[in-house]
Amino acid sequence: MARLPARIRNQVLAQTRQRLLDAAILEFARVGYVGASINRISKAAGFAQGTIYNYFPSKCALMVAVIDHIAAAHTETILKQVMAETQSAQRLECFFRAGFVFVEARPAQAQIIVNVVYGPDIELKEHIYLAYAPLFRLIEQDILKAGVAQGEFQKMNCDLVTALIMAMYLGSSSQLDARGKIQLEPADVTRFILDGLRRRN
Amino acid sequence: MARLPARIRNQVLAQTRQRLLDAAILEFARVGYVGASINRISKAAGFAQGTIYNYFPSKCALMVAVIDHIAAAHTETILKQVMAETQSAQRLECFFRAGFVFVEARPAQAQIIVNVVYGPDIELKEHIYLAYAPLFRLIEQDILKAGVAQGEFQKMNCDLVTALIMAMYLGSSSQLDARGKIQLEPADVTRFILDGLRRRN
Amino acid sequence: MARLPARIRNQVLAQTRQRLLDAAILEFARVGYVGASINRISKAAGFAQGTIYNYFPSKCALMVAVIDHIAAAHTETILKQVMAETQSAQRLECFFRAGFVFVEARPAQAQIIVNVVYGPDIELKEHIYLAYAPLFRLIEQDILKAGVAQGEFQKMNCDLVTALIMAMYLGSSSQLDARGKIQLEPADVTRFILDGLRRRN
Amino acid sequence: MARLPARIRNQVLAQTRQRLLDAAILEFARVGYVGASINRISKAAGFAQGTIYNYFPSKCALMVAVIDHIAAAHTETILKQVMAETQSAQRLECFFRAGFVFVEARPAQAQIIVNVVYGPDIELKEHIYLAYAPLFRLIEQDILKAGVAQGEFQKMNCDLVTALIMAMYLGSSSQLDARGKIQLEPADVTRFILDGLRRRN
DNA sequence: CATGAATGAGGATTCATTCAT
DNA sequence: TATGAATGAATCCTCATTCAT
Repeated sequence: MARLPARIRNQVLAQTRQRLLDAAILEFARVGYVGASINRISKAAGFAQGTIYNYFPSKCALMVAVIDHIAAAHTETILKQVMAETQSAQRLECFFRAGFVFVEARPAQAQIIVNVVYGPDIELKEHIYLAYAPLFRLIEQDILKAGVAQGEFQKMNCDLVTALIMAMYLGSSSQLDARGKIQLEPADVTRFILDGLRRRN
Repeated sequence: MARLPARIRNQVLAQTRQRLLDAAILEFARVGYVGASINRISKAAGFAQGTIYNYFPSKCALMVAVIDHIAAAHTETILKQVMAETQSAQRLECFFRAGFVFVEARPAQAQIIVNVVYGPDIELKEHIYLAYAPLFRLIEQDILKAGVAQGEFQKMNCDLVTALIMAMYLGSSSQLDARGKIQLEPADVTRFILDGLRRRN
Repeated sequence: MARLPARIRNQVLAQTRQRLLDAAILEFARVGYVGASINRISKAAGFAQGTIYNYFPSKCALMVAVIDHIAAAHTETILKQVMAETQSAQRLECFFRAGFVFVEARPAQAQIIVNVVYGPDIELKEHIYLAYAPLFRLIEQDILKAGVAQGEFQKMNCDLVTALIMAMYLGSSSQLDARGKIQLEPADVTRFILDGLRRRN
Repeated sequence: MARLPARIRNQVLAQTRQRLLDAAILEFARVGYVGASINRISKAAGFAQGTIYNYFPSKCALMVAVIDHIAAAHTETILKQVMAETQSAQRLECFFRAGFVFVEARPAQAQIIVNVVYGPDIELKEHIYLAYAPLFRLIEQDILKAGVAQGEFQKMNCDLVTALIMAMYLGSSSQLDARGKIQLEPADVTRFILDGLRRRN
């Protein structure tokens, strides 16, 4: 590989890295961070066990890279779609719609995020909050606060409601049925959040 | 110990078992199921490493016992308090109040439950759903369906709303601040669930 | 038990010892000396795990007692029957007949003897040779040498032939068919030993 | 080592495997299968404890490899020498001669075979019968049945006589004197088998 | 004498990581 | 850069043995 032109060489490297990441995602999703085996990942990606250490200096670094990889795609796709809407209620529904699509398309990635967010490893958890900060900001600023400002929503404690909405999103995401589908409709969740349960005369 | 009167003997045994369970709870909460070390637990409880196997036949059995232990106290305290209320809205608030008190008083136990519910181990997850079935039934039947029946709540898809409420409860429970307090007020959460975000004229 | 009359007390003790020996025989036969579990034996005998140490000071001592117990019955029954015959050829056949009956009636005991004789533990092996010395003497003196003296047998190196005969006995004993029967007839073995394979004019 | 030419690499691997097998043979012979320690074997071979798992996936697989290794050399050397003879009586003596040479040259290997054949582990025993099938066939077909066909031997129940001959071989093999020599001469054993004990006029 | 809880050494096995090639 | 053999710490679990009652 030493003699390849730099462009091609970089492509190959990126490809290898990506194959390792993909294998890591499956392994982490299947057995969790502690239960995952670095060697198994490297072999599942089609490489020898040592190879992975040419790309990630440690198991922890690999996990961080996996999280960043997932978070980048996850936040980007949701952000882009949500911001295409103008009304807050529609943004909220769009958030769930785009989010559920992501989860159903990439269940292993969603599983990893949920595992870490609700798992025991504090450092990973903190890292995930950093990586997902744009998503939290999206909900808090661009949906909730914007909604309040425009008079669509009541006043509220926005960061706490953000936490509740994320909890509902992650909770729904960890409940796939046999076909791998989330058992809630974005519209239902949205209506629940907007209108609540109380009966009005 | 063999010849102690049965009552005293049973007390000692129960005490030892409890010490082991307590140590196990701390360990599982700290590093998760896979990361936990049986020997560390036994030693933390003040015993030799082998002792724990006199009480639990395997790591998995210990975890199941821990879950059952937590679930029993958890469901019982919530059920008792919630059922003391008569109106559904008050039951709902009571659910969060009692639940948050439990979590703040026993953060390690809550951590374990959240870890398992959102973790990768399917068998443990299924076990936890069994152990917590009374709590799910409480929400679905005694709060939501009762509220619909009495005209307090709108019609809804009760089991999905149950899932959302549990997600909010578990999500809030995994977010303790520096003092170990949950960052949401039961009343706020309840109002959010009852009234939703939408502004009304 | 302290207040029982000495005779009855001794009976109870002997009975307990015997139950422990019986359970030990099954366990040793099933999984060998190293694989056997003292606690399992004690429990299988219907006692608590510590009890066995009131009768045998160690696992090794228990094994030695088991060997002695087997050897005593084994040698005695064979000796008595063989010495009832007068001719050497008949004594030889009687040896195999009585021996096979013993093996088929007590397969676990035979299994243990064979395991030890052909096993890796030298001290146990030496002990078994001591315990079985009467049987070796029976073959060498009362069958082979007696046969030579009476002109029934040719001259031979008696202790080596003894070893071959014991090898055939133990080999046959370790080959039980599905019904627990030895697959050779004493008469066949005896004829083989007496006449050999060579065809005569 | 990864980039060594394949031939050299394979040599090194085979050498390491062989060192591990050799150490395993000594350990299994010394303390038996159950008593053997995988870590001790790996260290005795000059490696760290984990290394052996790069070559054998489990203790049982190691034992099977040891058995196969021994059986291959054992059967091959005996077969080759025995089949060089044409008369059955000479083949029989050759069987014992070659067999005893093998045993005296490789006492640990012989010890293992004898241990397993007469030991409590049924699965290993069955495996050994498979691995030694050629030797059984040699005795039954190429020595006994051939001898009957050529008129050298009387008619007989060949598979039972095979069992007796193997019993004598294994029995003799487990009786080494202080110098590591078998205490029987092949010629003596052969004469015993051919002519029997009975005195002829 | 019987009990059975406690002990802690030891065993099979896994795995993150290193490094020579 | 890729390889994969080697490492050795760590894990779950078993078990002979002790001893207070």
